[in-house]
Amino acid sequence: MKSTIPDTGVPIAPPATNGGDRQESRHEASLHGEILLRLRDYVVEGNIPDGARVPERQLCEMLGISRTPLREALKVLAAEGLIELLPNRGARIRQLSQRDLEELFDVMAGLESLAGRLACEAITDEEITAIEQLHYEMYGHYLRRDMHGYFQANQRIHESIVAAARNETLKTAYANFAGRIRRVRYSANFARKRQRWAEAMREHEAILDALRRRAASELSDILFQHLRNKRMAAIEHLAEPEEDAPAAP
Amino acid sequence: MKSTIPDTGVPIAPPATNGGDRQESRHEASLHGEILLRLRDYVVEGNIPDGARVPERQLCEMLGISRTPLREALKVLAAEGLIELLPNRGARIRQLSQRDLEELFDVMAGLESLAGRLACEAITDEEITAIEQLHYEMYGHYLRRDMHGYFQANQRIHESIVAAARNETLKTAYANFAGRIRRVRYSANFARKRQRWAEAMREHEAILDALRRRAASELSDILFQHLRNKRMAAIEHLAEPEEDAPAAP
DNA sequence: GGTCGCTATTTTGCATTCATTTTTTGTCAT
DNA sequence: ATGACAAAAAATGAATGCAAAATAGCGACC
Repeated sequence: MKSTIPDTGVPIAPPATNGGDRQESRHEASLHGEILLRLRDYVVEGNIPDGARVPERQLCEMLGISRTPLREALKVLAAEGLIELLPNRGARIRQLSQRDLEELFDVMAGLESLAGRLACEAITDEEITAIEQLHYEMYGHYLRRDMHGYFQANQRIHESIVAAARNETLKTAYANFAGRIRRVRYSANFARKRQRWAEAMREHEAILDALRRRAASELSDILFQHLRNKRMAAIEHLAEPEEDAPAAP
Repeated sequence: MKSTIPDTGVPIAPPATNGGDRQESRHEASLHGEILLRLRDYVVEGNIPDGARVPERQLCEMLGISRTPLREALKVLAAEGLIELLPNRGARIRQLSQRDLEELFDVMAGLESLAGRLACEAITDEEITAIEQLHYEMYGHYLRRDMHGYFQANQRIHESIVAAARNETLKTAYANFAGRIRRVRYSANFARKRQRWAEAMREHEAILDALRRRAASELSDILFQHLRNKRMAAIEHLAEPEEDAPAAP
């Protein structure tokens, strides 16, 4: 059998800890719903190489189900932009061009920019304090050159801002686009330039400052620029090799 | 038979003039793809009442197909947020609460705000001229109190801005959210207050001005506020009865 | 040796069928 | 008449079957 899916031993994680509840009317109960969640995570985590064909038959065996619910899940994933369906030729992992990535980053930037704007209207002092906490934590990782920890704290900050926007629709859309990018991030192992790291820290401080003052328009601008800069770093990186862990300031 | 779908005589338009090509890997070819397009339009145009059940059987008869491709299309529509699927209870037209609408409007505002920002980077003088043209056209409708023409011109202006952003991902997302709102617009017959109309015209002039100067941040702000005001008018309107066609200035 | 053309196998798309759940209906007792 | 319970009917969720398309395999020919 000439499989295009690498056998990782773990045949698509079963329960998935209800990680990404995307509102989507309680799919979890039905079989196709669970398949959807599992397949989505599986694809997002980059377990299937870019552009690879995904034979239905094989997935059915791996998942232990028939083709009907699987095909339903595939249609949804295609609508989400994670895979693409070629007529009579089955599903392929959607290969994102550099242009696609640029577009995705810009949309993410727009959504975060919006989140910041809305957050200014609704965020509580406690939430700001929590974000400040995360910021200091992130700063610690920065000093210790702990890239992984830094990324995690960074991501939680951005998620906190989105959460503070009090808009489930926005949150869902954000999660959707984030998933598409994450797929690439996993496989490409995004790294940030040394210099960019310090810059990002400064930008984060400006974000916090604007957030404290509830300066909606300003925060919106700063967030957009911040994400735009991220985009630059990420896209550039696709061409060049990785760099070492950045030095402390 | 206690059908929840009103028999309009026209049983779900067949070809649909390829109106909304949502990138989504050429679905049109396959049967489920065409069903998807037809059903989406059918739902968006408000042919099925809010919250109504959508019996698979009946739709199959109307469309002359078996349940398999129909169910695939339903899953996608559910992922798009147009309908919701209750486990073992079939599909319902998703009923949007007032809160849902507010959220949707805000996301639309964010996307248009982003579109304006991006448009400033890429828009050509010719495109601006075209938008100015639409603006004057809209102004004509305004003077003639032609609400329908006004709305159409208005919509085309906003679509032009989105197009000028040169971002297909954004365009697709925008079309998706617009569809969800359009459903409501059709059934609720949104109307704008007299006073709001004049205001909107002024805002549109400010939009054009910022666009000409390629003032990205400023345009972003104006567009967001413009859509926010629209939201206010629309949401309010849900509670109150319609008003007559507004008077000329 | 490489390419074209034909056949066999695999794979996809959709219809059909089966099992389970829900909803309706019908009956009976209060 | 009304409510509760039970059985029938219908609808949904998933599996299987079948025709059409695509891919792979193979040999002939240039």
